[in-house]
Amino acid sequence: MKLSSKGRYAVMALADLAKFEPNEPVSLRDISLRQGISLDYLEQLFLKLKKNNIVISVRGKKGGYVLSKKATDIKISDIFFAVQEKVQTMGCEKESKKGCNGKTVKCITHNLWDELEEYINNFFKNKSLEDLINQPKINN
Amino acid sequence: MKLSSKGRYAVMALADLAKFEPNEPVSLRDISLRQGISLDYLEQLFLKLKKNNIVISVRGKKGGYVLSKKATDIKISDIFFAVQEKVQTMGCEKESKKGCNGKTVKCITHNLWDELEEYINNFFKNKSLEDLINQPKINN
DNA sequence: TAGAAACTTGACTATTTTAGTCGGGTATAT
DNA sequence: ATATACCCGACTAAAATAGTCAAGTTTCTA
Repeated sequence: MKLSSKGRYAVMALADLAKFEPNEPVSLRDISLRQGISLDYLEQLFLKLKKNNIVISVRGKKGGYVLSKKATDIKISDIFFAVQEKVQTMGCEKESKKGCNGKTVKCITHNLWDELEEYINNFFKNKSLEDLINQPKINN
Repeated sequence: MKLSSKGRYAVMALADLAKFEPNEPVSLRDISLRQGISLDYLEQLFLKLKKNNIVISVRGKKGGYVLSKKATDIKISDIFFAVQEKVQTMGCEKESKKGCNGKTVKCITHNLWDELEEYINNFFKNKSLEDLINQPKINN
């Protein structure tokens, strides 16, 4: 059970952005340098973040990205959804009538994974970008 | 963020085992058939479960596996540990002095992932096999 | 108005992980 | 004896992931 870089990078990048954003657009180049994330990869991620209305792009020289709303209103779950980092605990279809493993009924552990999924999603829904940047003792 | 089959299968198989075990050893063949998991794959998993003292093997005809302790005393976390399904939220070393991304300090989101990891592990530590098989309305 | 900085977009590829297979064992009940 | 079941290591196919590359367009600034 591993969180992929996609989701991690997206949150890292936005936390960086949130920290520097107040005045003017932040370029991906700067984020890339500060966070050690490949520029090309960041571009992919921000395209998605933009489409999902989490950031707004400013083109041209002096351009970059700006948060589309207050850091308080951006939840980790929103970010994950945007870059398609989904929490997936089951092999079987969640709402399928057919059941798991080709059987006609739910597998023994179906409810467990269901519960886990909701548990984790809850964590993400209850954390905003603001929570990240307002931590005590962050030194990067 | 995906739970791999390894962990899922291990829990499914043990839940199956716990349900049928009381009297005599349960063969992997039976579990394989009932749960729709490849026999060869199950063998790999049970080797690990055995080494981690979660099941006891009985060789020969009429052999199979038996739980090594009460279902109440087997937590999901034990099972995951045994098959090496670990919860990994970070790229960076957890206890490393060097910090993340080759930087000398912790990455912005380090604490978040740390917290998440503990949150998820808590879930697993608080669920036993017994909890699974004693659910209402399990029909497989 | 030229050029540089920065976003836009799609396609491509190497690496890693995962899931599963295969083959040849050994033990034991009947 | 022989069938059933555990034991164990090596191998492989497929999928996912992470990252690269190339060729744009837009806009600021000198």
